[in-house]
Amino acid sequence: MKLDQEQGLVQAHLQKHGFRWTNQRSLIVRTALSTHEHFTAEQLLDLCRAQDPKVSRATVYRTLSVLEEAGFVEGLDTGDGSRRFEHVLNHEHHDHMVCLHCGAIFEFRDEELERRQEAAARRIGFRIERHSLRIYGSCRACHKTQREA
Amino acid sequence: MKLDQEQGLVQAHLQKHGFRWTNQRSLIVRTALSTHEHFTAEQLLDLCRAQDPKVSRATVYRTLSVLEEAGFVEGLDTGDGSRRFEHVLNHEHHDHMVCLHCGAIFEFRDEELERRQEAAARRIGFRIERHSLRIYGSCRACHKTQREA
DNA sequence: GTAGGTGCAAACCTTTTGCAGCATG
DNA sequence: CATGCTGCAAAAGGTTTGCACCTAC
Repeated sequence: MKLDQEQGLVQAHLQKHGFRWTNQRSLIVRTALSTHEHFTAEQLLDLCRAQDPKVSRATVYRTLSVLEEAGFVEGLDTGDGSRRFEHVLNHEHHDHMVCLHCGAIFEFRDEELERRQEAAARRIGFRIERHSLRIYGSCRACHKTQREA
Repeated sequence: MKLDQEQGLVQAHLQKHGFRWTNQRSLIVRTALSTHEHFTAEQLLDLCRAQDPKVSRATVYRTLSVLEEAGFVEGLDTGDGSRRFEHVLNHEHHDHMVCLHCGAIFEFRDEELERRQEAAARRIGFRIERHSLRIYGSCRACHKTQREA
């Protein structure tokens, strides 16, 4: 799926739900969609400001929260104080391993994990809206380095 | 295991690792150990201040981070801005479901989930230090209420 | 025309830190 | 008696909000 198409999808969804499609939102959405990294709000702001220096921090936060609510973007707590985001358009759900030494984030997916979570929720009558599995530790590169040091 | 015993364990560990055992730490540890809820730093501070009004916020934070490092306490991000803690003495590891409507936290445990996480990490040479699985959604009581409303 | 969105700056909230004095080992 | 700990208050860092102005629909 191309960027324009993806952006069109977001625009259509927002407009259908009574949100306006402003230049700022267009810029922020386009920027978020073309970033295949896990970005912080501040990083997204910087990227947007490279295009248009007068985008405000508040607008980036407000737009992120609209996008998150609409399900186009997911936030993940990395435990370092600030949240990171990733867009989930054209991305299947996955979980994360966070290296505590170099900050690298690895994605993985396991169907059985997903199924067992659903089963556990069903057992207590809990309805899942989303979930977040993060594994913390050290990546191969980092413990290799430690061993050499 | 009784509270005194548990506290003794913490004291022994900290002293062995060069930390001092002060009145404040004793109070904070005892309070944290006797709280079987998921508490925030602020709540723990309040509980401690009920015993001794001059305990400082900084000391609570500093002690929590010592306890976390030592593995007596685990922090979990609830996504609401502040971390929650729970002591893990005499508690086996478990994961959490967080109700987004009433804030209730449900604990569950699934051996197979643990095993598959380890397997996924092993595949990419990642060494796990800890992990956090949180499932967000609505608990049975909350969606029952919604349906009635 | 009128909701809703934006920019700015200030407010907020949680957590961390600098520092002078204090208490533990 | 040295080092680590505490309390205080201020700072830091991320996020939210009040308000006057602006703009998409």
